Amino acid sequence: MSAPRPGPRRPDGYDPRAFEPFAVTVDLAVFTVREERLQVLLVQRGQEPYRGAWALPGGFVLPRESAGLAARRELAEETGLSDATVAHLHLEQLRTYSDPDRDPRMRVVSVAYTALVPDLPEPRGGGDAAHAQWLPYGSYGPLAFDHDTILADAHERVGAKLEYTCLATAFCPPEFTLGELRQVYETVWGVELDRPNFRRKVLATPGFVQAVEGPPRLTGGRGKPAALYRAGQATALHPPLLRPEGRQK
Amino acid sequence: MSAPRPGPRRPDGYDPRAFEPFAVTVDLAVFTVREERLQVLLVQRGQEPYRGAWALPGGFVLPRESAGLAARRELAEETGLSDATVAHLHLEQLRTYSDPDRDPRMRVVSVAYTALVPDLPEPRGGGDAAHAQWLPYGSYGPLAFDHDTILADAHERVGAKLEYTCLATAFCPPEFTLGELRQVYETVWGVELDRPNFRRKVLATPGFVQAVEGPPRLTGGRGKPAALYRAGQATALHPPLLRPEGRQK
DNA sequence: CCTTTAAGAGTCACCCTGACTATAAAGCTG
DNA sequence: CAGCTTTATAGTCAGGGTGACTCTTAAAGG
Repeated sequence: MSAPRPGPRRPDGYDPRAFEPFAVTVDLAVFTVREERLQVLLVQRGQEPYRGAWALPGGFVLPRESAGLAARRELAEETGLSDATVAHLHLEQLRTYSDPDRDPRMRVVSVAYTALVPDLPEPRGGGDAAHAQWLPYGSYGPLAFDHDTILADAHERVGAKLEYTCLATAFCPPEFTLGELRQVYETVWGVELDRPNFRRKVLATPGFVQAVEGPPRLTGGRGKPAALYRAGQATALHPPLLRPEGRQK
Repeated sequence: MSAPRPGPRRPDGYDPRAFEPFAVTVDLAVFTVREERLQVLLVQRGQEPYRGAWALPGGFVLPRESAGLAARRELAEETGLSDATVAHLHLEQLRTYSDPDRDPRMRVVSVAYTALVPDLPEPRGGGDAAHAQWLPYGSYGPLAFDHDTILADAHERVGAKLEYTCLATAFCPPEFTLGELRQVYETVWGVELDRPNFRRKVLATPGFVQAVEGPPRLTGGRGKPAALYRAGQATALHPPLLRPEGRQK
């Protein structure tokens, strides 16, 4: 609990001689729902350590950047999407990982971010991370560094936030059906939800979704065509939509 | 969204020449409930910038420390409590603040932590922060740096976590009455709760509190003596104890 | 001794929810 | 084309949790 101190201590805690330089990076846990599965954006490492292993996309925070800006910049680079598109994606700070040994080469403190994106076209790898790609959550070996921990934390956070926020719409395209929205919950939580009850709950929450005018067409698949909705302006979900515990999907 | 890059970019994002050194600190938002008010532990700055202003306690992360360890060490130093006592306090990472201009002297990235402590004896200021003291939340001028933002974020987080976790017991001494526990909710949320309903809810949640054997004595004040309880082993609160919106306290 | 204060027991109605049934409208299959 | 499957949507019903409220008990204070 008491470590050696490199310099004289000042009451305000900012002795310029006391600080040790750290590298600061961002790591991205980018989720989407594709083909009825929760998928994660990963890059394959080209060099040691962890050569060949999958890792979260990320990179250094630049001198005049906040971590949030760095995260959005990296997201644009790794997905190959335009800055304008990326600007509208949901990006949220997860937490910071600072174990002294988390990177064997040097002292790196990493601020992790979680991004939720709709089913986008295949990532293009904008020049720099040509091998970034979607993998189903959990369908890979151990990730590099502490990225398994980060990804598990991110998954838990996303699952929890679905309960008490309207975040699920961030996984959906601009216009979506209630079936697609329900699919998000079922995929992230790994459970099956009762269709009528889910519908009743979502429509009873003011501002969660808003109906789109026009014919209730669409749905490439079979079944009765569903009405289209847009995301509402609400962010919180009162009362929450609690995750059922029992039945696995 | 695209900033100049200091060196050649490598696919794995770890070009050793690319990183810029940052100072990494921790800031502590330490809350307690004293005298029916929510109070925060603050230190008065002794030098520029923000000389004389109140600031959150904190300090540098040392070379072989994680941010969490640094936070707990600083908490022990600022409160003057023993390491053993501090080891049991609730300490939780809030988020990281990394605006390039948040400290006018140098590039400092700060990992903020929230601590919840029971009504402890007056902080002693263990040598180093002799002027750390409790102030009622909001009863001070603008804090130094971005600490107003950090503190507001921390307050919001604590209020939200009371809803769906058993965290309120962290504000209480080892043995407490349901009235004291209710006081925590009322103080943090700034609302008044119905006594019987609160009692029913808490006792109906398995593992939230556990009754202490013995006579139902105690309570220095007037009124019928209350039974004592200890914190249970549960951490989550299902279903949540939702914060009422209407009536102010 | 009466008032005040707070703990604790209990009631009641409403709302949300889970479970379930039924109908409509599409695609698929033979 | 007929029937089956699939999905959307409407509706019912019972149980649990909660808000609002009343009442009793047990202390302290004037």
